[in-house]
Amino acid sequence: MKVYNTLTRKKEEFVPIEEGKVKMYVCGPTVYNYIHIGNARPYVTFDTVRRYMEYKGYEVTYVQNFTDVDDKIINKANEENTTMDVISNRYIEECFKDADGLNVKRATYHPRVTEEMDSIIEMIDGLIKGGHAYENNGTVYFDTKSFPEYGKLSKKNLDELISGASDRVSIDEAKKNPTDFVLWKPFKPGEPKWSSPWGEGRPGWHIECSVMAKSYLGETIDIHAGGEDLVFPHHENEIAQSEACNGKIFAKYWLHNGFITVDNEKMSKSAGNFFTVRDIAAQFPYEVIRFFILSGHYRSPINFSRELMESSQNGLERIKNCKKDLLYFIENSEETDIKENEDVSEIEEFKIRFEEAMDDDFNTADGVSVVYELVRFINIKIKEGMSKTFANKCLDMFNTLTSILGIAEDKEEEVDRDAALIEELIAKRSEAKKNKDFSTADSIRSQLTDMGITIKDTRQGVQWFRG
RNA sequence: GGCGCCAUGGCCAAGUGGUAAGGCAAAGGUCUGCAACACCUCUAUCCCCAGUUCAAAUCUGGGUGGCGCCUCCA
Repeated sequence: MKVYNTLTRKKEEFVPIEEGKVKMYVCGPTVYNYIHIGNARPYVTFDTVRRYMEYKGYEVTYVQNFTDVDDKIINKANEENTTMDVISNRYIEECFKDADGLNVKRATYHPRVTEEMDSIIEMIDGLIKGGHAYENNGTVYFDTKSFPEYGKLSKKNLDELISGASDRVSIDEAKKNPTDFVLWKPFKPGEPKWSSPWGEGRPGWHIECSVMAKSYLGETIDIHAGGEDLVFPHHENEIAQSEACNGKIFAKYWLHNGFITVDNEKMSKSAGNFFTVRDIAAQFPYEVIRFFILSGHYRSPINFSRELMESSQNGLERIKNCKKDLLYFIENSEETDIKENEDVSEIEEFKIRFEEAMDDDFNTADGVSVVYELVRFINIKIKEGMSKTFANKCLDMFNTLTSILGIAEDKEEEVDRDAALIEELIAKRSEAKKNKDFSTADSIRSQLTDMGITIKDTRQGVQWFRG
């Protein structure tokens, strides 16, 4: 399995630190609003990475934090005249709803910054003692000059950064270098605060991820992932903090997803072109959003538009129809052995090609096209007729591939409360058809349509479903 | 200014040295009483120029166009 490592800018063979195990950390959202479609991309992307790793037999420990201390949360709390806790708890809950809708599995751990204060303070203290951080008037800064490798992830030169920064950022006299960043800052009146050796305050943004990765996964982890805009400064700073503190490589592989754009421009709040997952889910099923995200390579930008969502919806419909038809075929066919002309290796071929795609830096676009080819294969076999045994093998393969992608999965379906009535109407319609009484047949069908039921005449019988 | 990415048919998107996967859309057809589903057929020489090579979308150089990071951001 090859993965593209931002640190080396190359695809590398994936070799876990500990055989059979993968420790991965994915930066999570700041919870001050519903997550937007841009947040959804790393959610879906790295959930799929995780699923594939698990499929390959790895035991994956997956950590994704919630940033629940931040100016934006505080502002929102002030606006609503409530507390930060109320805001963050609300949006964490809403975030889980969206994640569930997107069929994103829960992480092994979902740590929150507010629950990690002791560890955060401990790490900052360690950095100061190690000569990598300094305190000035209640603010603690990381000394970027103390970490010679600073810039290795984003390929930036520290001296150039320092001279460049003087042009655009007002020089903060309290810092030794313009590139130094905050580890701890003193509270302002009305803000939440925690006590520390440097006075009451709260942590800077970057330290939290270093701390949580260490607490839940250890000093060196296999994979650290997030959106590409986090490369600098956030991930660069994490490396500096963790490696300066622990004296060990922080993460072996750095994976970064590309952006979702709107009108080919980066989605951003200031540009007013952003959509929440919730907004889109009101118009398209959640699983279409997931499928849309998987339709391109995770490192490439993808452009969000209604047209593309519709295209994804239609494509996904085809995949789901195949499954419905196959299940119906299996239900309504006699138990039979494999026929002579049925070659199981033809089915296995799809798995081989799917794995080739996914082994190449998680090429889900190719993976999806393998699924489409499997769909056509199955549709043809249904039409030609196949043994139940062979059909079941097709279904197994279909389920194997789609469950890695997290699409077209079974949901707990309740028995339709109108099932008896529907079956009865369908029987009447079939009777009418047999008698060539098509006007009665059609009126029954339109009656069913009005009930929200779609029917399909197949060789095995009449299929029906809601929607 | 520094660093980096991208340019493939109407749209989306794989392919990164040997004569262009897949999907959506459109069109025609088969199946069906009709419909839906499905199946079949059909559309490209890969931004431009030069070079390397027996051979390039795929490598090199130049150009044009688009985008991102360098400031909170997935």
